[in-house]
Amino acid sequence: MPTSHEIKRTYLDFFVQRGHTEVPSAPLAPRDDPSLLFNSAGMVQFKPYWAGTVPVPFSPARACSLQKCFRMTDLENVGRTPRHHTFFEMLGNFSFGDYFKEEAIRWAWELSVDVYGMDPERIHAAVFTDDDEAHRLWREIIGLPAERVIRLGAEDNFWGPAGKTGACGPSSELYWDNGPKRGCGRPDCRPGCACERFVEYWNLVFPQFDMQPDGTLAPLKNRGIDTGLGVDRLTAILQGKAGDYDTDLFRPIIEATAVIVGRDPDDPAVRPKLWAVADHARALTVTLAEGVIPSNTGRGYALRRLLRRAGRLGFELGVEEPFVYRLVDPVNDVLGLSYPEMLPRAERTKEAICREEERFLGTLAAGMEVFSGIVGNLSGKIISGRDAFKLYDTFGFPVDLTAVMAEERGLSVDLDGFEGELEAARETSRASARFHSGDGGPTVTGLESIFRGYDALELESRVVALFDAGHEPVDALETGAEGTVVLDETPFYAESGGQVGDTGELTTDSGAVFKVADTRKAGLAHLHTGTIKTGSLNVGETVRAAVDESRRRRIQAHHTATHVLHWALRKVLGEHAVQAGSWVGPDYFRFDLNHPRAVSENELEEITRLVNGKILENDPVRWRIVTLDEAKRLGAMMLFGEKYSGEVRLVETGDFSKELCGGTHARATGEIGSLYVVQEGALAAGIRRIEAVCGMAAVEHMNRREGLLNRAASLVKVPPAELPGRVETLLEDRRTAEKKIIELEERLAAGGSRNLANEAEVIDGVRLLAAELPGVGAKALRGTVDRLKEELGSAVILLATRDGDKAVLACGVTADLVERLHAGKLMGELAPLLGGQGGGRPDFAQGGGIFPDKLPLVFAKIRELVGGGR
RNA sequence: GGGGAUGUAGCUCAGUUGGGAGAGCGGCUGCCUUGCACGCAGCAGGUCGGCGGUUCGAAUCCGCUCAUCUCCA
Repeated sequence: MPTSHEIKRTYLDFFVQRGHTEVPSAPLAPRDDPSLLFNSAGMVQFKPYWAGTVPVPFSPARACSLQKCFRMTDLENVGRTPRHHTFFEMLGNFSFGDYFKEEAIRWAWELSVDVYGMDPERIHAAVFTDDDEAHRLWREIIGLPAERVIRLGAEDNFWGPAGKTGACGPSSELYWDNGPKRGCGRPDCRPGCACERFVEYWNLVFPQFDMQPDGTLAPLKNRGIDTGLGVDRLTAILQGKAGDYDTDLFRPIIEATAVIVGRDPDDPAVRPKLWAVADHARALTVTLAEGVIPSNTGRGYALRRLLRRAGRLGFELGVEEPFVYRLVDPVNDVLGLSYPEMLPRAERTKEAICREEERFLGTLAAGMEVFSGIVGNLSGKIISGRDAFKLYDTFGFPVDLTAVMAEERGLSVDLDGFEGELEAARETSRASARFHSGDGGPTVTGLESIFRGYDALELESRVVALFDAGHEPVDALETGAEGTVVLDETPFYAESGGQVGDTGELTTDSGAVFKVADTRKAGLAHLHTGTIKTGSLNVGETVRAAVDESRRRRIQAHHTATHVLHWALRKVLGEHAVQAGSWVGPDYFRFDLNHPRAVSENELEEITRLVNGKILENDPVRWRIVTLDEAKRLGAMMLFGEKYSGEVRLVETGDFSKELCGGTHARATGEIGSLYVVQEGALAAGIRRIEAVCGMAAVEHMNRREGLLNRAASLVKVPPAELPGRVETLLEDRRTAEKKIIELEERLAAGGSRNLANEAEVIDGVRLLAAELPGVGAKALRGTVDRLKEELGSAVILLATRDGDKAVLACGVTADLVERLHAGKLMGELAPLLGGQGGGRPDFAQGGGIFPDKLPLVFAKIRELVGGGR
């Protein structure tokens, strides 16, 4: 019985022997394509070769690959069926304007029957309804009987473009017949039926059309072949297993999980959960090895959901501690042979998973308390969809768990209501996303600009295309118009790899001036967007293209600084502190890095010292084009998520930094001038963001800082060096002074020359003390009321004071009188006389107003109220 | 990018149309003397995340902002 690894190898070797270049798997999380969350199909990395926007680097123009794939769309079904996965592998062979249907079909058959030894009687083929050519090939060249070549509609056998536009075409699928026993038994059961009998294992797509924005089909520049063979399914077939989870791709992971949770791996009651956990463990191990970290947005969020699902399943199986991280080793045992780059990351992956699991257990614990609160307030037997959603949305508590826990208490959950709430939330989220999505710029096909900006900042070039403000192609742009210019050669750097696009000017001999506000890339073309200031610009015209040089130099200095900073970060914080993204502009740059905690002040100082040391050394910055293998050999910084093959640009800074980078750089580190870190903070769990300034921007920044420091120091009359100590003592002084003031006020309030207790009068048997205490603060007033209550034993006390042009009242009633006289209610009558409001508790209240001169009225009123209070 | 939650003493948290900043644990001092968290009395410790607004008065209401958690895109 062949192992899954042998099956993969056999496939690749078969096509390499037939002239294909074996291309390594593209990363699951493409670094330079944030629009694509994860690589979800085998052909993604080859897309540009069919469209012809990029020259095909293979000769002959064919390739084969084993591709890591990941998608969340089937998440709900994972574990419930024998063949749904989030992470899976696709084998594929591809042709770009080279061979076409006949070879693809012949080789697919040959590999299946002659090499893998599959029973030819059990293989069926499906073709697109209108694809007579493919039908004929199966019948005549392969010799399949008519009943085993069926025609299916566009839904099954026409592959649309990946987005709205691009390569598409009919396909032909190979099905394996598991035999009638596994089928639905219906007489019309055949390939394409939803039952288990016929399994589609290989899809041969024939891209031959190029879908236009208006929906019409144009001929594709490089029509060709794009096949995808599901490794998991094929392995199940060749190993004679009922489903993917019984193969050697999953079995060891499932068994390891079963041991951890102490269950029988084949118990039908727990099997779906074990399957799902195994699937999630695979996906997590692979994506984390690429450097993706669970977080609350984007890709990281997908991982978090996956991990929480796995954690929840484990919880339901009785494991109340982190366990998923213990599956990393079994996963690596299975997949490490195919993706050896994962192995050195194993320990880090385990740590990250474990941390995230602990975090999740924390939210589970918090969620359970909220759950108890909800159950406690429940009047009926049903937990509302609203409550369940709140638990989920706000506290991250999985609905499934809510349902399980509700059931244990004889309750149920309104799941339809929950779905409704969720859908409503989705809709508002989507609506705001639509509102904010920027325009993508004009669609450009077949245009290419040669970038000369590594060496030149100014050159003569030709206008090859123009677009107006609405992104429609035009022949000319007139004065005042906004638009986009494409040149055949350009010194303008287009935004990429975090470095912002260049600005500058395009001028013609006829006197036209086009101000370039930004430069972006579309395929291989550089798009210069901006405005015509004077004159007009025509397609075909020669222009002088000049980049804003000083701005570009500032950008370059900042970009080189990111490389030096990267080196210093790893030196001070450790090897794990690798780049997780960056933004480089003329005035500052941002650098995101993987690091589990805040970078301390001492570490930052050390890092800054190292970077500035390298700047002083004025090390040269060199770059050259090398093959990826050579870059590896030279020990270049390989960031996961970068492409794994072909030619790359290697930027060397001094003898300490080697990075793959397409950006522009200073000629030597001295041009950075100096570097200061402006800010350090958290971006997501495990990711920190550093903002720093260089060169003149750094000088300006330091000048501003220096100015602030000097001003602050001169205000408190000490040299800047003594400022912190001075501020500390000032704060301390202020605190003691405040305390002293209150103390003094209370002493003042207590009487000074007056004996307040003696001023009490008796009205209708109630002792009343009503007095104004000039110069006493509101706080001291309260304390005095309290002391007088003790002193007088039984009394109503009303004290007043003036605070600027406002009056403050405090009223206390001793406990024995609160039944008759409510302090809060008294205050409610008194304060309005001062043009204010007041209130409080029965035994104490305060209030105030803006007419202090009316205080006599208040004192009159209190006497009246106390008198009438019986 | 949008929504929700949380932020109060060293720690865990309470604080009910806006009206005196609290508890438990921990710390310090004194007493008691020690059976598994010894007991008792007392004390210190707070810009109630930050800024602004409303109000006679804001931990509390409103706006903005920061940090953490969480859901969605």
